[in-house]
Amino acid sequence: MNRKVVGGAIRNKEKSKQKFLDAVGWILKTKGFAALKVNNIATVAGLDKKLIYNYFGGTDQLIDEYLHSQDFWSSVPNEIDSVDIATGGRQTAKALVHSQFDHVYQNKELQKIILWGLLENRKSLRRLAEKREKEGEVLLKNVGDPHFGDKGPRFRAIMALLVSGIYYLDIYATSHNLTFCGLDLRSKEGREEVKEAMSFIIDRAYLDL
Amino acid sequence: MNRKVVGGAIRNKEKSKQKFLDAVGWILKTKGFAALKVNNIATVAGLDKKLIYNYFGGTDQLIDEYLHSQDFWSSVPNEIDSVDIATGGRQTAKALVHSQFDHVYQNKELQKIILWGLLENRKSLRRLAEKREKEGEVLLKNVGDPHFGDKGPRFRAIMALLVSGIYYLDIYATSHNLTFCGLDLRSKEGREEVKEAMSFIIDRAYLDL
DNA sequence: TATTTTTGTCACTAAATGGTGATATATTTG
DNA sequence: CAAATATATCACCATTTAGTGACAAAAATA
Repeated sequence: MNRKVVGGAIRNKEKSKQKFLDAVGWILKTKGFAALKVNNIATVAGLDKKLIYNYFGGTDQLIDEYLHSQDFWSSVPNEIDSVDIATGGRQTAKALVHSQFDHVYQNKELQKIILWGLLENRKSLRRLAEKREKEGEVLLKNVGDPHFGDKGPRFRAIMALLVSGIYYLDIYATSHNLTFCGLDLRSKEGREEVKEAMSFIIDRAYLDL
Repeated sequence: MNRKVVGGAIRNKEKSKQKFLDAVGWILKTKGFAALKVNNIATVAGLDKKLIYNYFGGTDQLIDEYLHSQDFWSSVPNEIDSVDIATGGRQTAKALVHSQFDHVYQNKELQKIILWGLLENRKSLRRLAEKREKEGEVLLKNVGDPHFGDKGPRFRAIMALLVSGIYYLDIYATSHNLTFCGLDLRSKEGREEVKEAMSFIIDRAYLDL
């Protein structure tokens, strides 16, 4: 007969596993992925590194489980105006890029993940990229494609430039205290200017494409 | 009396220094900056690591000297159409982003530098960012500002989105064999679509801003 | 409570890495 | 050619890092 799971106050496997997962998140957010070493993770978790091998198999598997447990791309506004969609989805597209611009700027952990994905060939990171791509596909299919017809790819290219620009600019703003194209991306004015630019581009796409 | 510099075929300080600098560039391009370790650099250079300390003071100074010795942002087209500038610089702006889009895609070393700048707070990397910003400022002042007047900042925000989008998309295309917004950024068609999108955006900026 | 099993710690090995003093060799100079 | 010195190598130490076997302590079970 199988033994009951240990649920003591001092020794508790599930809580310990969670401590390791939390440690990964904390290190990622504060020190970056280069600091994700066994000894480091164990110290932050306040537990012995041996447990990482016992419970996960090693740091790689622990990190994979961490990445799998988070939903990094869930910032998509969930209330979508069906009237707007029916008329092409222009406002939805604008709301989307605006909220992404703010969300990525706030979420330092997401920034690290985005950079990490460009640097390392980890299967779980690739899965994250595929997931983002898949969720984006749903939106593009519903928002852009019906309205743009054969100009669909052109609209996609415009959105690709905006989204990728958002990623880079937000990470740049966080890591450098320096302007980009003369804009202070940490200031209210600078960020507002970028938002207006995104709105302008989307408006023109809907009007002139 | 000062001794003449050693210029032998087998032992030659200047050539050795250059070997170390070349090794840094090669490692950066092929393995990324995480592989820039003393032992590694020395092995690639085919010399003893002690010389790195003797000649540069350490890996950090060697890397700084390497970054200082390169002109990463010199891809700006040097033949500028003065007639176009006089009429606002629309074609110049387009040519600029098009050539940047190709240049960053080809130059893997530059890609690593761009990423590195977002990850590490190294003084010499900051200097590179400042240099890029300064060179960009010259262009924006001559190409955009005279034409856009009080809408100058808006045009700068649009260019910021395009340039940062170029960086991210090119690096993404290099590191992932995966679409972005459904576009294959490694294919001729996908890249052409992005260029057309950039042209469209710049055209609309000049016509409607 | 005594036994068994799970949970956790500790001390250790091995490999990788950064750094340096002693020494050997090539090159220049007299 | 011999002495002097710049150039380069080597052996070595200290630190960091990943990984593991032996053992201790807590919790469940009978």
